[in-house]
Amino acid sequence: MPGQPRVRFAPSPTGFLHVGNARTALYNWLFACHTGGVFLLRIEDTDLDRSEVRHETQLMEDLRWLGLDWDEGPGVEGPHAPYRQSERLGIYREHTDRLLAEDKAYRCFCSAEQLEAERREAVANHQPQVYSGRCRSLSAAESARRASAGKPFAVRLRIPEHPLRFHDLIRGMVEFPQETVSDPILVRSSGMPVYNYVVTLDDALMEITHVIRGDDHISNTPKQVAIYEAFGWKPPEFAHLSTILGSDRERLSKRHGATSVASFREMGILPEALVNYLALLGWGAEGGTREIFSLDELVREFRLERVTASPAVFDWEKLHWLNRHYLKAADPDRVVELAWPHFAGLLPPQDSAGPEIRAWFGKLLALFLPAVSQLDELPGKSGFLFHFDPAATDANEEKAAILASEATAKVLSALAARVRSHSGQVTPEQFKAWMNETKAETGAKGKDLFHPVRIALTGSHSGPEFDKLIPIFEEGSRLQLPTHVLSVRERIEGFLGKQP
RNA sequence: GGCGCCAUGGUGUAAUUGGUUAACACGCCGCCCUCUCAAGGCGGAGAGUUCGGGUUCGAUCCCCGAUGGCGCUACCA
Repeated sequence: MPGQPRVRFAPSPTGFLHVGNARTALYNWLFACHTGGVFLLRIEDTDLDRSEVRHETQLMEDLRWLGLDWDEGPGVEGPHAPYRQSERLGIYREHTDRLLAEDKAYRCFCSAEQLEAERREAVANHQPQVYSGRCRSLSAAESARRASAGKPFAVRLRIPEHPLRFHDLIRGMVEFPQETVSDPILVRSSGMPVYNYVVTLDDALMEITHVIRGDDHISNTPKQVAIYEAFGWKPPEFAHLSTILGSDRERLSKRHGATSVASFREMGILPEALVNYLALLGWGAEGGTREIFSLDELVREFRLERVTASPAVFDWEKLHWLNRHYLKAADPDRVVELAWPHFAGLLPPQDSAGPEIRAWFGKLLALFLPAVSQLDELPGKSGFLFHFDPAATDANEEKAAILASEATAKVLSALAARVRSHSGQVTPEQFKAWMNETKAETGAKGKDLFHPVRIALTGSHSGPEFDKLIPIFEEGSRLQLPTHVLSVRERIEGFLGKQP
């Protein structure tokens, strides 16, 4: 199909997939889907020392988790394979030879020390740091002679004698004065081609029509445009995405906490929440009054032209808000599935758990889900079901005060008498009746009635309604769980028993 | 030092692309619900669009400059 847009996401497998890169991948993917184009994944592993296979695997897993599938790339292949730069070295070499033969590039024999000295001088003179061009005019014969004599050389591109400009879909025309960009090195003296060179080659060879990437590449773009020119190729459209910042307005990094997609998943952030959030971070739908978007809706609404040029501060609060939204909207069975691993040691392994346990856990989740922003907060919120130390309540001043009040002793003993005289499971209705009787008998009501009971049962004076809690205590106590859940009776007994 | 990018409430984005009481969401505050927490419902505060010039009858929007933030400035990616 002629004129079909082709975009790529080209990460280096040197670490975990960062949210910034995830957003870049998302925007590429959305653009491709919206325009009916092709989304391609390419692995930039020319840095052999830092690239690791496990990172590559992780990266692809993260992309799939987000729902971003690629049309061409590792595992899919396609007409432009291979999609790993380390497997394309021969291709790069051929192209370098061509450039050298056509005198679009030349050998540079300058030493690192020479270059460094020039750089220092330029800074001292308030001049742009550009290569002096010492080897630029070496004759072909001289160049060949030195090379065959075994002198190490790098290959440099001959930058054209005019300002370099490119079009950016987000920023418009960007132009760099000619004197500020110098002949870039294409191939190191080690023979290894440089990143900026291979990216360009690959983008051109893979017929990428729109390069959508981070704005840290803006300054590299003129050099890349020059490479296109040298080969006589038409440069693609560019779209440079702004940086994601931390709350201190510095580039978002590990310093700001979790930033990798994998860690978000581990914390219990839903992929749809992350995708939605990332989409909103630097893009706004027309009108700007909608916040909730499914992946399909994003595909429909997404326009590169509407992407913001200014950097955006990453906001956990909003991500959490979206996550809570999607957690509530999610299919309960799926939430059970996802939340289960967070209860290791409290629940049996998921695959060996019977339907009663699953059902019970489902009730637990229905109760506690509204109280959390991410799944990994669940065990903390519901911890009192599994571990309850009545003695610890005395340590808290506020709770101790409630417990010390006169009404408390009366309320608790009235309730305990009823609990003790009852056999079998306690229903919420039964419990409610007891509470009413206790109220009538002791005269305590409202907080004076509920707080002591709540503390005796849960260890805290705040928490979910008793109606919902009682069945979880009672049913839980009958299940075979790695950590026993105390029944209402066991709780009351245990609580009263702690006092001598 | 050089070059580039950016600039709307605390945060993310809107504003029929020069004419609005500058909108929406997160967060915050208050009220309702309630034994409490969370959720939910309702309401409120918070920017005159970084600053200074210009163009114009009229600038958030166009131009210039300043300031600030960020990025690049490698034989890193």
